[in-house]
Amino acid sequence: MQNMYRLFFKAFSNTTRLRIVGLLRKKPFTVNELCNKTGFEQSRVSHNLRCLEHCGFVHMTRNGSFRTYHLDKETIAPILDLLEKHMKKYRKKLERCEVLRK
Amino acid sequence: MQNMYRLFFKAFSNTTRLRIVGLLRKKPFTVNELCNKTGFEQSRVSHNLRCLEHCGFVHMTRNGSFRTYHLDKETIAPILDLLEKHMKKYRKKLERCEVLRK
DNA sequence: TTTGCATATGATAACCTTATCATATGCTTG
DNA sequence: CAAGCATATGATAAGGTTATCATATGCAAA
Repeated sequence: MQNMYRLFFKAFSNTTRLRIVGLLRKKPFTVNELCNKTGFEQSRVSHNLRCLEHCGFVHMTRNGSFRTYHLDKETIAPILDLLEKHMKKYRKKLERCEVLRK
Repeated sequence: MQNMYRLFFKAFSNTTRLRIVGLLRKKPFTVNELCNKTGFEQSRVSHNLRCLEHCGFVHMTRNGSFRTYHLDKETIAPILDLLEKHMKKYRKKLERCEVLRK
């Protein structure tokens, strides 16, 4: 159980994945679109999409050689919405923490 | 904003901190008690408590040379409760993800 | 069936995180 | 104030994570 939490948080404690999830909260995108929007390399985006998909946080649909990724809306979206509310309270502290700031 | 999320998740994506938080959800403990319960070294516990305190997730009260740590109940507890509900859905997938499993 | 685009994947070097060790601080009691 | 316990802290080696590079796969159109 403990470990599950850890994996869950780990999935989101990464710049690349958070950025992707952030975009997918608005609407679905193809891999290329995600690359353009983020400025990240294609393989970097693909590798991390793979992780997100494995975890069930995003889903993929094919359209020819294009692959469109979209967020699993019922579950992840509400969690992120909830966190957003709480987040402001911690902002300054989080940013000041020497352990995490690295 | 993105970075704040990252720091938040990062704080919890660590075995030691999760374990401590897990215990503090039940009731407050001193450093020594946390060491005994977890089997972790004292300095390991202290270092991580420091991080949790900086982030505002736990608070500390002194009692002589003892220091009792307790969870910030209004905020972290409800988030963890919410996550617990969603978590079961992801369990198997999370554990299967090659990227996170490492 | 060749070329080109869209995406995936394996290996690994560079980077980041963590636990540990050694030591410091700070009560508290004899 | 000396000794002992409770806890904190700095430095760093060991371990873990990530981005990147090179390359593969797979579709699509000429």
